[in-house]
Amino acid sequence: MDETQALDALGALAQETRLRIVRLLVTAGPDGMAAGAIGEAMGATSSRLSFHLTHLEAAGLVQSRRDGRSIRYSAVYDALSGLIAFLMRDCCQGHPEVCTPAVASLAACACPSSEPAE
Amino acid sequence: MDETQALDALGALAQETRLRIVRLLVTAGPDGMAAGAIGEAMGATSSRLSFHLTHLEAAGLVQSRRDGRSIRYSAVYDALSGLIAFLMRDCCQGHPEVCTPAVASLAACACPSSEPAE
DNA sequence: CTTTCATCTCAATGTATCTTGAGACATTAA
DNA sequence: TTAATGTCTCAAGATACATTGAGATGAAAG
Repeated sequence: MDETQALDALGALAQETRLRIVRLLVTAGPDGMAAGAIGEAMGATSSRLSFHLTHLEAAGLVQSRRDGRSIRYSAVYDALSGLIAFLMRDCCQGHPEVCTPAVASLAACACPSSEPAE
Repeated sequence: MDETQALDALGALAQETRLRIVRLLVTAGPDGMAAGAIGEAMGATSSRLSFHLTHLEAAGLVQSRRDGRSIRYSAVYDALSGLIAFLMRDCCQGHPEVCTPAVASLAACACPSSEPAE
C-alpha cells in the first residue's frame, strides 16, 4: 500500500455511509451481502447506495460479483489490513508510543495474539 | 474513539498535504515543528498551510502551542493510535484474517513486540 | 416475449472542500 | 514607537462530493 492507495482508502472510509457499509461487510464475512440487503441496512436509496459501493470498489475496499439477479458485495480484507499496516508503519517510525496502544487494544479483539513474526 | 471521531480523523488524513504533515510531525517527535518549517517542507503557502493545520487540529490529530513568534505543531499520538485501534476493533469482529497481517507488519517496525495483555 | 425484480447510469442540484491573494494580528528587535 | 517576522483570517473562485429522481440494463419467471 503506497501513499496514493492509502489516500484513496482513507477518502473512501471518511464518509459515514461508506464506513458503515465496510463495517457491515466485514462482519458479513467472505460471502458478503447483496446490494439490496446492504441498502436496507443503510436506509439508502438504490442510486445513493450504488454511488457509495462504486466508490468503495474503486478504492479497492470491497469487491462485487453477480449472483442471479443480485450483485453481492464483500469486504477486501487485504485492503483493510494494508491500510492499517500503512498507518502503523507510517506512525511507528522511531515512535513506538504511537502504535503500542493500538497493539494492546488488539488483545481485546477476536484476533489470535499472533507470535511476533520476524 | 467513536464513529464520529473516527470519521473526523479519516477525513483529515484523506488529503495528501495533511497526510504528509502528520507523517512529518510524527517523525518530528513530541517537540513538533514550527508552522514555517512545516510549510517549507510541504512547499505550501502560509494560508494554505494554516488551513490544513487548523483542520488537523480540529480533528484532534495535532496540537499547537506558541513559541516566541512561531507556533509549534506536534502530533497527538493518542489520536493516531486511537484511530488504528478503532479500525482494528471494527475489522476484527469475528474476522481475525483482517488484522492478523497488520499485526505481523508490526514486527517490521520499531515497536516492541508487546506481550499480549489480557 | 413480456413482466418483474435487482441494480446501475445519468443529469441536475446543493453543499463542502481546496487554493489563492490581500490583509490583519501577535511577537520580537531596533 | 517603528519595523520586521511568523502566522492567522477572510473573501472569492474553482473543483470535488453527496443526494435525488428518472430511466436504462441485465437476469429470471410466467
